[in-house]
Amino acid sequence: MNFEQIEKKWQNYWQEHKTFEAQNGGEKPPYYVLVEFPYPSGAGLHVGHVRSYTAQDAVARMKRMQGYNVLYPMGWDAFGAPAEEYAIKNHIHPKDAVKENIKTFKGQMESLGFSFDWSREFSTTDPEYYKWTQWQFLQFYKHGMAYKAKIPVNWCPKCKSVLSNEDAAGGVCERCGTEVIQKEKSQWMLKMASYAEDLLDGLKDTNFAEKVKLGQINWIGKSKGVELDVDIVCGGKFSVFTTCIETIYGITFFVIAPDGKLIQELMPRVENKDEVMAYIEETKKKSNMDRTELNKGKTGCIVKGIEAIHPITKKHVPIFLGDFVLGDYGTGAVMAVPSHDQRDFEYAKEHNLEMIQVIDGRDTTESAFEKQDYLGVGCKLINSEEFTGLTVEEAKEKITKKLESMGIARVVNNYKMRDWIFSRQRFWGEPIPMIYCEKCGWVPMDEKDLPLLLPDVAEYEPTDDGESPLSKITDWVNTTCPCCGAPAKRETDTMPNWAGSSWYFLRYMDPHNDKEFASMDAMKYWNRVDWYNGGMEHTARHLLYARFWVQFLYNIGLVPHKEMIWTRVSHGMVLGSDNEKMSKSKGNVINPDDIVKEFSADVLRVYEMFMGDYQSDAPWSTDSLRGCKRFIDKIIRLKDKVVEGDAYSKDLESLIHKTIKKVEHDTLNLGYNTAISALMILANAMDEKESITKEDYHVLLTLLNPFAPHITEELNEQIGYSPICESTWPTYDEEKTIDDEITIGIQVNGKLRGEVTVQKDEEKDSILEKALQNEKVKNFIDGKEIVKTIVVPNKIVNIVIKG
RNA sequence: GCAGGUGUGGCGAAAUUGGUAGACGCACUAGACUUAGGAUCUAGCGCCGCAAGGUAUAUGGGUUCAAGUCCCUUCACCUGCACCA
Repeated sequence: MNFEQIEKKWQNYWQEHKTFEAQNGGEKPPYYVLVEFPYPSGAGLHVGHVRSYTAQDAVARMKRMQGYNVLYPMGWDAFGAPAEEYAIKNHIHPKDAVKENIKTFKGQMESLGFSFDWSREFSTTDPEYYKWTQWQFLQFYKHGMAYKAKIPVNWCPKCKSVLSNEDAAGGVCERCGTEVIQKEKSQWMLKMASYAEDLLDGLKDTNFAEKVKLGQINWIGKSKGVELDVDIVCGGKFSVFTTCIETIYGITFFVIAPDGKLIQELMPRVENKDEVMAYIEETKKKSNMDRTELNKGKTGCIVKGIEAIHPITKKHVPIFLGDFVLGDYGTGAVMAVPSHDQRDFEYAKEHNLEMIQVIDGRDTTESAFEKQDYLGVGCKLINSEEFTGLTVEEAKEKITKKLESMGIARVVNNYKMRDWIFSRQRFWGEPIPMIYCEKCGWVPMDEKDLPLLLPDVAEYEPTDDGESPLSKITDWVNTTCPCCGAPAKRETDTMPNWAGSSWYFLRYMDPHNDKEFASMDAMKYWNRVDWYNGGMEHTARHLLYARFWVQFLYNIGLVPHKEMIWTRVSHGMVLGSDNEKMSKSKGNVINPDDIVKEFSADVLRVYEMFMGDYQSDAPWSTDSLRGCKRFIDKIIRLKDKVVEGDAYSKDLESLIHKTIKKVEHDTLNLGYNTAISALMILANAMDEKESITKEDYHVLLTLLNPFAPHITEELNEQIGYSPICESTWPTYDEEKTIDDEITIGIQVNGKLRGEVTVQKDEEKDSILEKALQNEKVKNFIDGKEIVKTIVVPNKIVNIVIKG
């Protein structure tokens, strides 16, 4: 067999017959299968891509055969830093690099026979596409959802580059090892935090996997609590957020964030300025993770000259700086109750501070007695004046009421999710279509002037001050104000990579529309994405950004549903054979091209589906791959056993019906590995026979076709059938999937001692009688007293004996 | 730190509602065929044991006639954490 030739032949057939092109409309019900579009890096297609594309391809191919109008599109998420860095290094335009990479990726995908509708292909870097990304940004702006704010960023003074937290891990630049500093920059923000409640609520209208929903919920991070005002001795006040107001009498100090606004406001009154300033500087070097890690000790310093007044007892309480309090979460200040919060406890130990236990239940000299331990178990308050003796739950409510009536506290929901920082100081992104005019301030571009194209230059040396490389291209920057016509300057920041990927699934529904990003008719026809697959690493952020983007479009009437994605599933990674993430440096990378060349596309596809649980990581094994090659070889050899016959062989009929049922069910429930194993079992059964009918063989090929589309089409053609891709999926008869005789186990005292063959749904008494006559069982029960018998028809017999 | 996930043979893994643990595949062992074998076929294959049998799903406990599955405990590993995509 010449696999390469067969693969080309059928790939050409599909292309010529436009087999996989979806039409907007028609009789068939629509079904939209989506897989995350890749970032076309220089490394080419990864075997991890092959795993998810094959899985979704199997679903798409099966659904087509089942009579659906299937949309299975593919495109390119091609803006971003790697392409830009590559371009700088090689003095070429990133668009040329991207073009090359897309060509490679597309060729690789075609060689694997994915049933993508290539007529809908686009890249986020196409001006026809990013025109609409820019247009949508303008809608955010016009609806008050975009604003500018000063935000600290990681800055490497040597590379003169803004770094991600990842690239700045450990406080040093990943590339050059220079110490990273925090630098304030004015950035565009999208008001995503204001959608927190809607994004939680919208999950009800989705069918996301439970763990995906949890990921979203945790990222949003809602917590209900109380915001409490605290007066400062000699004037002024600040607020703290707490979820444990019941511990208010246990406050012995307050901690405020070194990176927050509050300390800056208080600074003029601080007596130990040098110490405080030094601590703030020190904090700037640490990441949030370093700061909040529990076992690293609690650093900090006292703020001298300023004391707080306890809101109820009116006692004077000291104020400290501590880097475990974050400036951008809650109010940037916390009330410290060392007896009932472990972080406060450690801080108090470190700085020799007082502790007051206010909830009874256990000793607090060694560690804090925290809410997860005292809530819901009836613990009562102590040392809390009029609230002493109340349960924690009662106290929570009554203390809140009292503080509210005093006018110094409010019940609030707090969210971890912050507004979306939408600016990047990069060249290779969608330019933000805003213009700054000395007179008019920030003015949006006229929509009819979109797209705002990136300039066609080949040098983007980094700037000295962290501004976007675009800022140096003066021809491009200088423009006129759309409002007053005076000279003005363009925004030089670009959008994050997440922008283009937040709405691409809508564009596939209507990819060539030059009047709208997608017509309402097209979106109503496809309804929503039925099944979206991507990596686990995207289930929190990308999905949240995309849902926020869509909800906004819905609220301004531009999409038909608030949630445009119905089911979301996530796949595990394909690891190297050493069980490590594949990487060049580890030398464990498998190139799909090599596998296709040596083993064929179908073998690679089948192997990646068979390798393990789809949702878990799985290490690569070339040995296992060979096993799948043997399976395909066996399928080919089976053709020699084929004889005329347009019905299933009698002795295979039941197994065939069972297999149809299982493959269908498993393919729609992420059980690709067990679907393949069911097909192996069927092939083995056929292999044991002298001959099989054409119909036997045809159904095997059809069931395997979604996974191994080339070889199955070829063999199917050789026995004289018309192409599988144009035929219908076989149906099964439920009756025929049920066996008349079943072998069940017999247990004595819960241990398996024998087995017995019984009729389907046989009477309990009759089953028991047979079981008691079983020779092996007799050995165990003879002379013993039978205390109890349990017979579960079609399942098991258990005989309980004594003595 | 916070959040999520995982733990079953030598390996990848199966196991509707609790109901014969290890399907299917890999590796391995023995044999057949063969000029040859990363080909094919036959048999074996969790561990201990000649066998009868015992024992086994990370750890320890619990519920049950019956637990990989339900409840509690301890441990180990993996992933994400907002400018990588």
